[in-house]
Formats: sequence, structure tokens, C-alpha cells
Amino acid sequence: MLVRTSAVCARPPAGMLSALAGGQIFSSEFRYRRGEEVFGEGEEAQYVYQILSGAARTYKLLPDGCRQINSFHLSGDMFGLENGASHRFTADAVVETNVSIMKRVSLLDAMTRYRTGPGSLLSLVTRNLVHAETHMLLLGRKTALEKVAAFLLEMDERLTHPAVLTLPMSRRDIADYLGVALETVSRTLSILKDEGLLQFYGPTQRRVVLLDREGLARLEAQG
Amino acid sequence: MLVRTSAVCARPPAGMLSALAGGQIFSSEFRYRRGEEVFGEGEEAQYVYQILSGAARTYKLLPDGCRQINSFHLSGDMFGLENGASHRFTADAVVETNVSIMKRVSLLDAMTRYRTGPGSLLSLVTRNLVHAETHMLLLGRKTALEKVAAFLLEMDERLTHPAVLTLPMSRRDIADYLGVALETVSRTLSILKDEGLLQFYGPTQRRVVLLDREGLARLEAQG
DNA sequence: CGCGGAGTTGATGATCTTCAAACATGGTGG
DNA sequence: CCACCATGTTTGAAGATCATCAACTCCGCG
Repeated sequence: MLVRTSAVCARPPAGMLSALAGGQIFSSEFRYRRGEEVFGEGEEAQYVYQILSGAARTYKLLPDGCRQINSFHLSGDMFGLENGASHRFTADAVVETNVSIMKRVSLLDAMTRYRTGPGSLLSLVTRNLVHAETHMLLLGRKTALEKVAAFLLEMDERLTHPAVLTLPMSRRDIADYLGVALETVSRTLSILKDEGLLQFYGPTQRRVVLLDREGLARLEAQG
Repeated sequence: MLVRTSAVCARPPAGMLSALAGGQIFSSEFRYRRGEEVFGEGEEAQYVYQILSGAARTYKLLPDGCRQINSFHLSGDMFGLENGASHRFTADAVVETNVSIMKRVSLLDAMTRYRTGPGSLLSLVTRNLVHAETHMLLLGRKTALEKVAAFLLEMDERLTHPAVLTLPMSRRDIADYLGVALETVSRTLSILKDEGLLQFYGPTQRRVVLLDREGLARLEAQG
């Protein structure tokens, strides 16, 4: 594994994590191969992570092996920061991923200087909570079509509406995020393609062009 | 509506809310009739609530009228405290309910004296997050049987394992909490009764005796 | 007593899952 | 550079689960 250690400078290259700390905090860069575990559920939460490139997923497993992905973490996202001492999820890399790592205690210490701002720990936890609540509504009360439309719009927004949406995750990942079978995701995407709401770009099926965002939004809102 | 205003004394009658503030904070008692709205989604989050008796539910609605209940709030529970300025849910009373109300700003102000403790705002938000994450797993990856078993065990635990579990909420409420149809809840409860895992107590169907908690736990964990 | 809300139960059908097969893709090694 | 293999994706068919529609029962209350 490639490891580079560096003192974060005042103008950080990739933002939030070190910006939160107001600079002057040591962090390391770390690389994970696709599928590699970043941390496991129940492990001590010693480090905090920020995606520099690539993507990670955090999830829980049921005894029968069923997986529920709670969220995807894309470039710039921070994850693994817990209030308690241990991780409530497993996290691993969706694709080859570079992360910036720093010690939890250093970050928390630095954060106490910014208790109330948008970069505070409380704001981070609240953002996670808002996401979780929105996702509960999706999981509990939406059809497969609505779920997939919502997923596409979420990714589109988080990647700031690119012309071509490049999804780092597989159909299985999407399925485990939306609480449906992977075949259902595939079928639903085909339907959306046939209806002219999207098209695939290039040879791979992971590059998507959203042709009708308003149409998708209508689908998402109501069956 | 009945309203009584009182200064909270150093030994508060019903606990957390005023205990958090370390006493010396003014709160009022308020009564809601069953079904009455406590606050609406998007409204300004001016007050914080604690259940003295009864129960409340917080939920979101889809455009088509579908409801997803995020959580039930039972005696002693606090709810309605937001990090942002507005409520992300609607809340209403499940049954006739008495709550203790205090101003959000007073509480937040008082809380700053207990920034890191288990009574801090951060801990509250984190507890909500943990609940939401657990519920996401339930909504996304569990069968109706597993959902109902999980619900019964959750209520059993939160009411500290009473001999007779008195559910304040209707079958429809349970259904909207678990993301299934109300008929499915009813059917599933009948199955659990026929299998000898529970029985109803008295004339009403809202009093449940859990005859085999371990059996329910096995059902919850895996299909 | 009768009315209304809540709950149960049955029948039917839609949606989604599962099983299975075919096809595509991307990487690897000859 | 191409063949080959593992992995990922699509598509089809069959079946399970759950939702919906509907009828009926039960309980509480005026």
C-alpha cells in the first residue's frame, strides 16, 4: 500500500477534513484497492477519513449475509467519524480509492474551536441524520422505480450535475443501497432508458447521461 | 387545551429535559388530544418537547399521502430538538399525551455547559442517528415477519420488559413505521400468536404478552 | 342497541425476488 | 495482439411475498 505522510498546509489540496481543523494538523494519505476494507463494524474508531479520489461505502450486514449500504462516500466526503469509541459500520473501497487519514482525537480537539459552525462535529452528525431520515422514507415507502430515480438524482446532485454521470458502484451496490435485488436495479434502468429518461455512454454501463431530470424527479416524488 | 406553567425545580418530576438544563429553566406542561399535531414539517423549531405521559410519533409524508413514521416517542423521550432552525418532520400525539415544553434557545444555551456529556445535544443527535441507521436496515432488508418481531422487541425493551406490553399505537401506525400494509401487521401478529410466541391480553388487541422473547429475537435476526 | 372505528381474515393481483441463462466487459497471460 | 476467463450486467420465466380490495367481527361509546 502506498503511504505518504505530510503536514497539511494552510491551503489544503482537497479541503474539508484539514480545513475543519484549521490547518496545522498532521494527516496521511492512504490508498485502498477496490473492495478493500477501511474499517470494520465494532472496531475502535481511531481514525477519520476523507475521500481524495474514488469512493467508499459504509454498510451493515444481517446474519444471513444480507447487506444494507447506508451511504456512499464520494470525493471530498468525510466518513468514519463517530461520537462513540467504535465504528457502527463496516467501510470499504468501492473502487481504487485515495483517502486522507487523521487521528480522531486530533480532529475532535481541533473541532472544539469551531463548536457551532457548519464544520462542527454536530453539523456533521446532523447531516448524516438528515440523510438517514430521507433514506428511511425511500426504503420504507417507495417503489423500485422511485428508488432508482431517487438514486440517480442523488448521485447527479452530489457530483454537481455532470454531463455524464460516472457511477463508481456496481448494480449490486446500488441494489443494497436501495433495498432491492440487483436484477431489479438493472431492469429499472433499462426501463428508464427505453422511456428516454436516460442513456448509457460508452461501452460500460456505468456511465449514464440523464436526459430528463425533471421526469426523473416526477417519478421519484410519486409512483 | 390545558396549560400549566411552572419553574422546573432542582429535582425534576420527569427527568431528562430539565435535568439536561441543570434545572433553573422554565418549562410548561401541555396536553394534546389523540391525533393532535404537535408541530409540522418545515415549521420553525422554537420549542423542545418531552413526553410526560402518552406517546407521540414523528413522520414524513410523500406527495401521494404515504406516511413513513420515523420513530415513536414514549414516556420520558425528548423530541423536536433540531440542529437547524426548522422541523424536518411532523409530530402528533398517538393518544392523549402530556408533554413538557421548553424554549429551544434556553435549552441549547443550558446545554453548552454540558458539551461533551451524555446529555449533550451531540449525544441526542447521535442517538437519533443510531436509531435511524438500525431502522434503515430493517426497512431495506427485513421481511414482514422480521419487522414485526423487531418492533415488538423494540417496544418491549423501551418499556423495560413489562409483563403486559401495552401498545399505544394502532395497526396503521405500526405499519407506517415498518413500511408494510396494516393488514400485513395484523396477519403477522396472528401468525406469531398461532405459533405461541405471544398472546393478547384482555378484550383489546393492543395489550400483548410476549411468551418467547428469544424466539422473537431469532425471527428478527434472520428470516 | 346501534353506530363507528379498529382489527381480522380471505381472495386476488401486482410487484419484486429468485433462479437461470445469455451476453458484455475488462483484465491477464500466452 | 488476441484469446480467454472472471466479473458484471441484462433479460427471461417462475414463484414468493406483500399490497389491495372487500367482507366481516369485535370493541367501545353514546
